[in-house]
Amino acid sequence: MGFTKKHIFTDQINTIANYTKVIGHPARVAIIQHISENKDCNCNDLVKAIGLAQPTISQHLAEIRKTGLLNQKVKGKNLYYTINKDQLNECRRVVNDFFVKTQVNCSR
Amino acid sequence: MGFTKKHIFTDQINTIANYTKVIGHPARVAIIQHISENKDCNCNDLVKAIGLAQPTISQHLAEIRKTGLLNQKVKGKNLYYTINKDQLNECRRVVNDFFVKTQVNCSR
DNA sequence: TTGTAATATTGCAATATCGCGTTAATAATT
DNA sequence: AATTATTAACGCGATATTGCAATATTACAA
Repeated sequence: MGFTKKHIFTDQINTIANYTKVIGHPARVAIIQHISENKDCNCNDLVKAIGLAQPTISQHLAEIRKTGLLNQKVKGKNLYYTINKDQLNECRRVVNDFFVKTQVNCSR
Repeated sequence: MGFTKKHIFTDQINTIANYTKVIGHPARVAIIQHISENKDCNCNDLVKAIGLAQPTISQHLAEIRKTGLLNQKVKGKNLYYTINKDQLNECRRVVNDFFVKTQVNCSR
């Protein structure tokens, strides 16, 4: 095989897994943190701050973008990233719901 | 390359990524949910409930176990799994801290 | 228009992951 | 002891991911 059998799971479960998978790599955690901590953060800043090559950072950015967690602002020839707060909040809600539900079930 | 360069990240970041990575697969989400919902849940129950082969379920269980999220209870020839509530709480705390910190940073 | 800076894309090698058939290990049952 | 049930471990093919060098693209600047 090699591929994940997503079709056998509910949408709810796949949504949880999709969100957590993005945060499931240290580079992407670092990227999200760095963007949230620094105003006017672009790809180059991330390359310098994190220490991975530019194509690698760019690729991780694309992965994060897929989940809607990033906003882009073009200013001159620079592309500044910010966190999409609404989507981050939605992500947090989904993940937190998973924890709450699991914990409630455990205590019955 | 092919491997994750964990050494260039802080322990804090790696811890976040380790926890979320485990939840970053729908089978593992489903396993955790099913164990939390059903008392006396063993490997076979999960195989039936989820629809993946026994070795696959067993492998995912091992992944989840690595993070300390599972307890095992041997009862006769059966091996019953339960969620380690303390560790689940710790996991929730780590992930939630990440969200809180990111959100706070965004709002400055 | 030529150069330069910033970023995305492509293509690749190395490694990891996913899922499963098979086998091994363990313990209860007969 | 032989059988059965349960689960872990092994080994594999297929696919995905990680990271990077090289290249393309885009937009400004000189």
